[in-house]
Amino acid sequence: MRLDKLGDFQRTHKNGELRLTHVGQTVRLLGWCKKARNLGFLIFIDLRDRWGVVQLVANAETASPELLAKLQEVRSEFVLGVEGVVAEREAKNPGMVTGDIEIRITDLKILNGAQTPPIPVDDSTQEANEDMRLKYRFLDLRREKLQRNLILRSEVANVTRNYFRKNDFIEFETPILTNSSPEGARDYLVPSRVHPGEFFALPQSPQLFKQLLQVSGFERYIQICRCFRDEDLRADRQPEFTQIDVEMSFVRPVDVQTVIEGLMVELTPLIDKHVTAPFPRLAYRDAMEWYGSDKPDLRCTIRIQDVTATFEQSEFNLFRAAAESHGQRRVRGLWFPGEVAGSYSRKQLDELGDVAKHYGAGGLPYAKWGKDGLSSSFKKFLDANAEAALKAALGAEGEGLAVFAVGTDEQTSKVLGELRLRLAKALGLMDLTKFEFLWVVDFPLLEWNEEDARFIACHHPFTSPHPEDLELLDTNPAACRAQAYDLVLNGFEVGGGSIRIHDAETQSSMFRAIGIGPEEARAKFGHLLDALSYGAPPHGGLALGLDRLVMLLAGVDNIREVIAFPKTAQARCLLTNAPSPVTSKQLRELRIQTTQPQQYRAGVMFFESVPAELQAPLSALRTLSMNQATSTSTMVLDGEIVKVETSRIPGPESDD
RNA sequence: GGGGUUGUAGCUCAGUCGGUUAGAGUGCCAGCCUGUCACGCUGGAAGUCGCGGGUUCGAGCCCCGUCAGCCCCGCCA
Repeated sequence: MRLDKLGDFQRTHKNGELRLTHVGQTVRLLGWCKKARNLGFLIFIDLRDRWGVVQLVANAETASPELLAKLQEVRSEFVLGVEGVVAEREAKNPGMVTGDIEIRITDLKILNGAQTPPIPVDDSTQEANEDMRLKYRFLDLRREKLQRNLILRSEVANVTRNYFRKNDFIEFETPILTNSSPEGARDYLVPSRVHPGEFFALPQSPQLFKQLLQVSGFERYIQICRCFRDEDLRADRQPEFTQIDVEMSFVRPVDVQTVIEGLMVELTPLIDKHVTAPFPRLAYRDAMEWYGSDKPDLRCTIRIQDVTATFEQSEFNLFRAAAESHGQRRVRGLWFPGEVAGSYSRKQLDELGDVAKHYGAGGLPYAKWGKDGLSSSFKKFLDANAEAALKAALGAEGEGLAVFAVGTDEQTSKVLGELRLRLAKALGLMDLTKFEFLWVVDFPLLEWNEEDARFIACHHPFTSPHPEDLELLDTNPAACRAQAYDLVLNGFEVGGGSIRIHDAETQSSMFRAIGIGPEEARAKFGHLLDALSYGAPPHGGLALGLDRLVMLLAGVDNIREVIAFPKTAQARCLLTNAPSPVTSKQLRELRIQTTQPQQYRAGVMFFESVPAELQAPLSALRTLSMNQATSTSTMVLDGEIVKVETSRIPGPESDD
């Protein structure tokens, strides 16, 4: 196939913008063949570009033989340049933005051909499996759905930059090659060639730098920055992700929150939603008590109820034991009203029980009020009085289903927090079109870590204690609240931040509380402690997860749908095959040895006569030292004397 | 680190109790077709049943191992 040159050919219009008003105009268009429909004497081509799709048409009776020959060659995803005249269609397509018109082709350039795509590029057919989509991401990204998501992402970034600029923020870039931090997630490390044995770490966030910029007096900082965490992935987590990172001087939590609320008010119109500020505030303790989660989905209004007291006199040992535990363990429950809930089948309840077990419960006690009255896994312990008391404690009326969990607050919150959402979704008790923002505030400052037998920072070690709880830091660390706040949207944590510690003394006592000694603190955070001692202003900030935010705005349930080139759940890029082995030369320069087992290839040569030296079978491998590519030895194999030649199998691109 | 699930034609999937030549839709190729837009009609090509081992007279199906995708728990200041 002969390709045409682009030459000076340029488009006069975008494909998606042509309308009846353009009829009669000669236009030049560029794009990809979305679909060619050859009806014999009539040929239609749907031409796609970034802005839309328009139909091209040619008639065999009027078109030149050269043009017809070219049109016969066009296949899906060919790159075309077209000259033609805009005409009103005989048969209009109301399902298409440009459906009133078509382009009568006068000239066609085939700028490039295309192999048959291995995955459908069309949104109308079922999409391919995700490994295929990731391997051929450049084709997958041609689909309207993904183009829409990524264009939305671009819009969100733009609105964000404009918003912060309008509010007098300064945009910074902070280092990608920085120091490993002892707290928090696992770091991605980068070896230093110049300093053998030493490593940079990729930033988990620009936390320290944005604080230092406050010490420098910039007062209002913004960065849309890439962050890296080497932890296992989820549908809403990638090893590298983007934060909208914000820091401000001389602020209270409400000041930071107000700025962020203003941004959300400007972002939601991008998807024709509107939210009003201020957003509700919910204390961490209440969030856990009512919703069993520190990121409650308020699209469901059902709350967890404490029904422990109802079982104080009960014959039901499991529940009564909790009632007698002086608050160590409690019985908590959820009430789902309605006929559908009240007629939940045994099978459905069994499935729910499996879910409860998955989240650490022993089983799922339930009470169901349906057409035939009460049915419950502990019915024999429920006389009429106990039943009435239970209904009152749950706030239950009419038909419906109640499920229970017993145990520590941590255990019951986990189970009921999950069941609340599952059942509400299954029973249609949630308005999924809503956007429910809220702030979860007053997080604990520290939490006890069993593994290390010490307290660790819930948020990060630079978070300021709540002013009312300052003295608790030394006396009762677990009870000390933090000036930390999370922005939650529809059950997702889309951002989190805090007021920071701004004096060296408080920062030192914080390090002390989490078991970082003075030497380690000096070694790891000396620059921060120094900075705090040179007139650091009170400051605080927040970071928003851009990927998650765009995911929710785009209405998709996976972060990969809003990232151009995402990684798999095993943190691998199927497009580039990263990560991959490097040459031994590269490793030598970095003074790095791997403990990965080396692979060897062994060849065997049979002798006709007995050689002088006989060695143990493994000597060939043993003598294969660092700098040798091959080694030979002799051995006895099935009574015969053989020569074994062993060679190390090099990694790809090895220069050894 | 653990659990669940998936892997069969380019793609999406079906494949019964272990039994003849592994099917469908779509895509692709060819021919026909003057108003299609998921074009239509006719015909055709197309398979390492993820990979390796085992059981069996016989394995897409059963067993063991392994690789990869997805989801979840742990983890993610």
